[in-house]
Amino acid sequence: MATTELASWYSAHGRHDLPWRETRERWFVLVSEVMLHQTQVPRVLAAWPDFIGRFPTPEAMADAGPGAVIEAWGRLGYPRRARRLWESAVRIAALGWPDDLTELPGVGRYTAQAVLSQADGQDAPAVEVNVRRVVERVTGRRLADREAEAAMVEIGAPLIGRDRLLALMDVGAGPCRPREPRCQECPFTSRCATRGPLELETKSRQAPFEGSFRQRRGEVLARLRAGPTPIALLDARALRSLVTDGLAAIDDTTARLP
DNA sequence: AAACCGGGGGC
DNA sequence: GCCCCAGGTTT
Repeated sequence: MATTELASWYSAHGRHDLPWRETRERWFVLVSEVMLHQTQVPRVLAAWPDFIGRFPTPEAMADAGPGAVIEAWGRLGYPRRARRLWESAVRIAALGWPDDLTELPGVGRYTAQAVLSQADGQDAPAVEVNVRRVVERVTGRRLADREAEAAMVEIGAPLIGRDRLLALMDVGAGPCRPREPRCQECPFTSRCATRGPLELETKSRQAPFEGSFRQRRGEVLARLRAGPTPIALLDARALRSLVTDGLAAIDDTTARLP
């Protein structure tokens, strides 16, 4: 089996222009990984340099406070990520990095493995949506989490660790894209079980945004980013939800970032 | 297992 | 209009 096809494909077609791929510092990798959760690469590319420039270390972010981080997060979406990132920074600044990175808020199995493989040179398989799509199409069936990790190791060989993750990720974002894959350009085409999407491949669907509670939450947060606001002007339930998430603070009759 | 988060880009 | 995005947490 020509297993070196992935390596040569990655060398020629991988994304070698992403700034967070140039570092092996845990903090830089963690910030980029969190920012990339459910957020497309072009949007992170536009926001990451300024953000990491402002918070170049966990200490810098911890000292800045949650409101400054939420404000700097801007309109990237899922602002709970910003709050949890600040909480992680506080913990790292005070106690150092935990042995188990999933102890950090907002860090699950994928992110922990992604940081270890990219920053620490460990051979930890990290499966996100792109990798999962590739290995499920190549093997021809849906895979449980640990199965997908094992498949990632087999299919990615002889690449390991960081290169394996980035190469498979780029295959998933390129030729093995969700819709209308370009199998002729894929390094796995000769050994792929499906050469196309699996049946019922995408399973998650989100509720309509217009008129939703999410929309109201977003509007309240946008207002608070502009400055302290009288509570009476804000959607009460949305504001309460933001306070619960640590994204807003209330004193007397005014709401503001925490 | 499914819902939730919340903003945008591609087609 | 629908689908998707380098997920994690909560129910």
